[in-house]
Amino acid sequence: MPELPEVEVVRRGLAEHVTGKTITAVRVHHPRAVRRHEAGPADLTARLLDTTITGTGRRGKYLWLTLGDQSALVVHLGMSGQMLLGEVPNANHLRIAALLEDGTTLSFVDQRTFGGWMLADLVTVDGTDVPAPVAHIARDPLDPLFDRDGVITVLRRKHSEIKRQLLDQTVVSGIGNIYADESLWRAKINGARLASGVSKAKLAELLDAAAAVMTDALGQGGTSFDSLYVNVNGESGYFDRSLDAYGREGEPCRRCGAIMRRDKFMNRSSFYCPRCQPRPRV
DNA sequence: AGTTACTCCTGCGGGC
DNA sequence: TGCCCGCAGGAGTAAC
Repeated sequence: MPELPEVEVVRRGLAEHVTGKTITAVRVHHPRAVRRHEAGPADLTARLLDTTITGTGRRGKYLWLTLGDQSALVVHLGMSGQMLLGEVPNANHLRIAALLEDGTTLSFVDQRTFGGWMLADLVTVDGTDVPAPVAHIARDPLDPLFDRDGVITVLRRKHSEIKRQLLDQTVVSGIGNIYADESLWRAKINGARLASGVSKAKLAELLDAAAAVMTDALGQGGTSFDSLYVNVNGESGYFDRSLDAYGREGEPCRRCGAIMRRDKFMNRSSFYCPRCQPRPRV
């Protein structure tokens, strides 16, 4: 599941390999992959043709290629999206292919089709240029301009569970289910607690933990990475071994030894230590 | 207005 | 063996 570290790994790969190159052909193999491009597949391919990629950007889990005319190709990997250069190992999940001037192919592969491409204009939000569809997304914890105290103020007003807020990309971006559980474990907070009931100091700890765990994951290349190949479904992801909470149901807590538990929450799994992260009284 | 539930999608694994 | 169900989950949208 690509969250901030995995998306950043992809962005860096793209920055290195496609910046400065011109797109010479585009083919949309599956219309769903461009469903968020309002003007449709034909418009997207026509507008990408003969444009030059001038740079890359990312906020949270959104990434984009700037095209030099105040527009950008916005990419969201969704659950299983991959941006691949060169050979595509599983062509039946190929959704979009773009040919670059040097003969290489940039492919968007996406098994579950939650991700996609769209073209959008850049807009200035809070002093930073982002594509219009990303304007509502909050800064992520690795953004140099991330306002931790500002987020804490927002969280203190939320009458909603803290994990739900961690996953709300308009509050703080880049965090998905895995890194939410990891952050909560590091800060010793149960995700079912009300955000408004968590002290400012604890919220600061939590946001610092989120930044730290995602930095750690990024240092290990995300979950699994080889050049531009990101294996989103890979079992043996590099960072998997470093996970302290996610997927560890029934195993001993690495901090106190208590048996880790799993609860259903927001229709997804939450892994936590019942001793370090006691559930709130109902 | 703030918060929550629903929906999209595919492949895999468990149970019968 | 084969079928069905549940699960994985990011994020927009509908509904409370």
